Parts: sequence; structure tokens; C-alpha cells
Amino acid sequence: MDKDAVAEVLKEIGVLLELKGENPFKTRAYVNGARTLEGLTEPLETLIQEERLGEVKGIGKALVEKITELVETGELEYYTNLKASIPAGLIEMLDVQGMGPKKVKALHDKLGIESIEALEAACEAGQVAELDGFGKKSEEKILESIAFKRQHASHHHRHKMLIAAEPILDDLRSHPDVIRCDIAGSLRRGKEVSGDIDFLVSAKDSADIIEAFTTRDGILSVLAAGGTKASVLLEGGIQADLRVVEDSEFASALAYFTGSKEHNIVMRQRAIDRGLRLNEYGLFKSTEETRDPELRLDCKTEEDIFAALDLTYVPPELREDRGEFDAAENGDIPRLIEWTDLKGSLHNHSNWSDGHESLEEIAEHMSGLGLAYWAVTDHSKASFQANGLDEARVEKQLKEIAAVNQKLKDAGNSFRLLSGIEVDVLKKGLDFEDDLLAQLEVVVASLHVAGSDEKDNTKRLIAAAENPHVHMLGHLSGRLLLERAPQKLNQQAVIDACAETGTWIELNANPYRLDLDWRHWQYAKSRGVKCVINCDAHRAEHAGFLRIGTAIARKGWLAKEDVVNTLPLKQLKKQLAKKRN
DNA sequence: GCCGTTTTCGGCCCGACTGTTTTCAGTCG
Repeated sequence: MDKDAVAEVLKEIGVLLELKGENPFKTRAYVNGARTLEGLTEPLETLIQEERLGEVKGIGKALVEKITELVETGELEYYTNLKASIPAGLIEMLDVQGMGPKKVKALHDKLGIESIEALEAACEAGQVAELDGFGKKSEEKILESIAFKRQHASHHHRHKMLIAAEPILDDLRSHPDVIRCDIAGSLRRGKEVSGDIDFLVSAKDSADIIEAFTTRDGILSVLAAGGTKASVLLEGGIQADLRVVEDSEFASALAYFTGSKEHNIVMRQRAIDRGLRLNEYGLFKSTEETRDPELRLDCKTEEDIFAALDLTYVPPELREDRGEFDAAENGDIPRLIEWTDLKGSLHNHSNWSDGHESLEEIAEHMSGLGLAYWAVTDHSKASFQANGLDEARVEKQLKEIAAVNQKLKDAGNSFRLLSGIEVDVLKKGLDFEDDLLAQLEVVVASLHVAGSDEKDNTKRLIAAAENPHVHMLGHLSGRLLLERAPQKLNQQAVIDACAETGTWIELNANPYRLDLDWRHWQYAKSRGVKCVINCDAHRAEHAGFLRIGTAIARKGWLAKEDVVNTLPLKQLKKQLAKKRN
């Protein structure tokens, strides 16, 4: 079992223990352990073999034993027994608004409720309101939440959130009463999916801002509206929250509402260690509960707060308690990549396979955006459903790309199309022979049809990485966010193979993929593996994915020099030639 | 369950809100 699968088991143990009513700090220890595993920059197998796993902070004796059992046998008796003792439906019930472990447990103990359906029926029958700690209102809220969950997905892809959020942000910023305004929450942290959009505003007077926010076009319903906060439901079932604060509180409120929760916990502990207290209202010279302005340190910006806690600034994308505190203490926070650093994309499609535009149209559009190059990597013949190219069509397309480039050159335009292929990684090997691949400037190898055997899938991808003509692996895990889980695969083993062979790994910037996942990039970077942020564009407007992919790369701690397609064309070509030599 | 030059036991982040309560437990972010 690989470390991600182990982490998933530990997280589930945490949830199960909560439902059992275990000590909350014990449940947290499991969740912390899971997150620690995800962030390891050394292979888990090595740590186990060398008996160094227990030296990792957050992993003690009990977790070492359990993790070792999982890695070595793929199973864990403790987990199997725990799972068997708790009905699966209880976990699902935690997703209902207002339902936490205690309430789920009470409903199970007293009414024998084990599923959302049973919960709904009990509410409708009025049984829930009879219980201690519940009432008529609880019953109504539970029914409302179940209905809402059925109608709307609980999370939304990043591009949908940005499209919904940015016009609102613009309007808030142009409101005369608004002093400062920003998006907070997971959207600001660059997360691949978010549950809601958080807006933070500082203003002298909040009433008019709340009014404007709750009455704008495109709002399905107002969920709550008070003096300083409001929640609305936008079209598409997206929830948006607004919080208005005093300008003197803006920095601490922005830090607080940006999170993550885990990051905030460490920040507050650092404050305590220095005899201070940090909350959303400020950083105070007191360890007692206070909002006294006299005791408040003057922090106008988030930078000031970090500085007061002896840290350099931590960009929002890194605030996940995955090593940012050590780095910020030592001045080792990298200068993260900006999307304007990118010069092109190396995995894209045209109307030769399942893309929308012709080669000429693509060149015109991408050149117009100010990019320097754009690789055309249509599907190979095994992807029949996508109109994949056979050998003869590849040869023909090569000539057409040369013709388009000649035209650009004659017109004095330095933009270039690069020839290429997204070659299928099949059970028997790559879909094309080496001599054909050698003729193409960019070769992306992608596993489109994975088997059910983890070892076999892993082996196939490692073999692809070992091919000297393959520059990079495309959308490694094959996941579709909120739709399809990753393929059965030992991603760490594939990353190791890429490190050894000098193969790049794509960060597929399609908002449904964002694959390789940001959680793996710190490890890949530590092994010296280079990243390529690719649009996997099927339409010209997909060039905009570069911005989303960059947010994920930043979350993975990547700097400009870690990403190959920040290079100008000449240097990129040199790097492309490197592996083949 | 984890952690520790003030500790191997007794801590473990913080505040608001909600609905249920006469003072608070549970949930949420």
C-alpha cells in the first residue's frame, strides 16, 4: 500500500473514532498523522526499512506500528475491526449541516438511525424533535440540508468559483464605503475545489455593503444577513459568504479567514509561545481573551503579523501546515512561480484529433496572447474515439506544422508551433515505435486506459518514463475532480522513475484534472523532477487554464526554475533534446 | 495518540453561532 492510501485509512480511522465518541485529541492525532504522511519528502518504504518513521514529528509508536502493518500487508486489523463496528451510513450523516459526531451518535444510539434516508424519515415523523438536545428547528434544518445536498454538489471546481467570484469582487471594490477587500478561504489558497467563496471587506459602515451584496443579480436566495456578515446562494448552487470588519482588523481577519485551519492552529500556538494572543480581531499583547484596542499590536498587513511571530511572509497557497513554518523561520520560502512566467503549453490538441481549431487558428490565437510556443500533441491511434492519428497522419501533420511555422517566420513573427504527440501508454508498451517518436519535438506519454492492477499500471508508466523519446508523463493519476478517483497507481514509484530518467511530469491544468496533485510536488521537487504546466487544450480558450495550473503549482511550492515551460523557445529546445542524448 | 531542558503526565487553538437551554453543549470555520 502506498503512502496516499495509508493516509486515507488514517483519516478514516479519525472519523470513525469521532463517531465512537473517542477523545478528540486522539482522533486529531490520526488526522495529523495522515497529513504528515502526505507531506513526506522521503519514500515511506525507506523510513520504515531504516526504522526512522518514529522520528517524524506527529508519528509516535502506535502510528508507526499501524502504518507499517498497512504498508507491508495492505491491511490493518485495528481498522478492519473499527470499521465493522460502525455502520457506513453514519459517516455520510456527518455531511448534513449541523450534524457532528455527537449528534450522529445520539441519533444512532437512541433511534437506531444508520443512514441519511432513515434520518430523513425520522425527521418527517417528528421523532427527532423529541430527543434531548434536539428540537423542532433542528428537525427542519436537517431536512433542509438533506434536500440541499441532493440538489447541489457540495464542492465546485476552481474555474467555476473564479468565474462566480471575480465580478462580485470587482463590485465590492468599487463600492464607495469599501476600504479594502479580498477573497479569503480555500479559493485564495489556490485549492483545486472549494465549498464556498469567502469575501472579506473592511469599511466604516457595513449596512449598505451587506445590502448591495444580498440584492445583486444572480442570487438564488439569501441564507443569512446580519450586521457584519451575510451568506447568499449564487446560481449554480455556489454559496458565497461576506464578512465586514474594521480596517484595523483587516489583516488579522484576512489571515484568519484564509486559513487553513491547520495553519491557523500553529499560528495561534506561536502567538501563545510569545505571550500573545491571535484571533480574527488582531494580535494582542495578552494571553487572556481580549479585543482591547490598547493591547493590539499594530499589524496593517499580513506581513506584519508573520513578522511579529518571527516569520517571513507565507503566500496563501502554502498555508497548509506542510512545512511553511520551518521554511519561513529560516527564510526559505521560495519565490513562487507566476502565471505570467509561462511561455507556452506543451500538451494540446487540434482538430486533427479531438481538438476544436485548426493548426493555423491555434497559432494565430496563441501568438496573439503573447505566448512564445505551443506544442500540438494530438492523440495517438489507440485513442480511436478521439480520432487519434496513425503513423501516416503524423507524417502529414508534421509537414503542415512546418508550413505554418514558415508562414510565421516570413511574417516576422517569432511564435512557433512545436510538433508532438500524446502517445498512449498501452499494456504492450507505447502506441508508436521509437523511430516515429524521435521525429517529433514533444512527446507526452499518457495512460488513458488503466488496468485494475496497481503494480501493472505502475510498471507501464515507469517503462514509459524509461523511453528516451518520452519527454513527460501526462495527467499521471487520471483522476477527474469530484467525478473519478485516481487510477490504481503507486505515484511515488513513478515519480522516482522520472527522477532517475530525467523525465518531466505534467501538471495538467485542466480544472477537472489538476494532475499531478499539488500534494505530490514537494516530493517530486525534492527528487529534482521538473514540472510542465500544460493546458491539455481542446479549444483556444483553454489557454486560460495556465492561470489555474499555476495556482496549483504554487501550492506545490514550485518556483519559476522548477517549471520547464517558463523557458524561452531556444532553451526549451535544448532541454527537449537533453533526454534523447 | 502525541509530546516534552521547567514535564513521562497532563496538556493539546480560538471565537461565534445555534438551538436548546436557564447556563451550555455541539457545531462550524
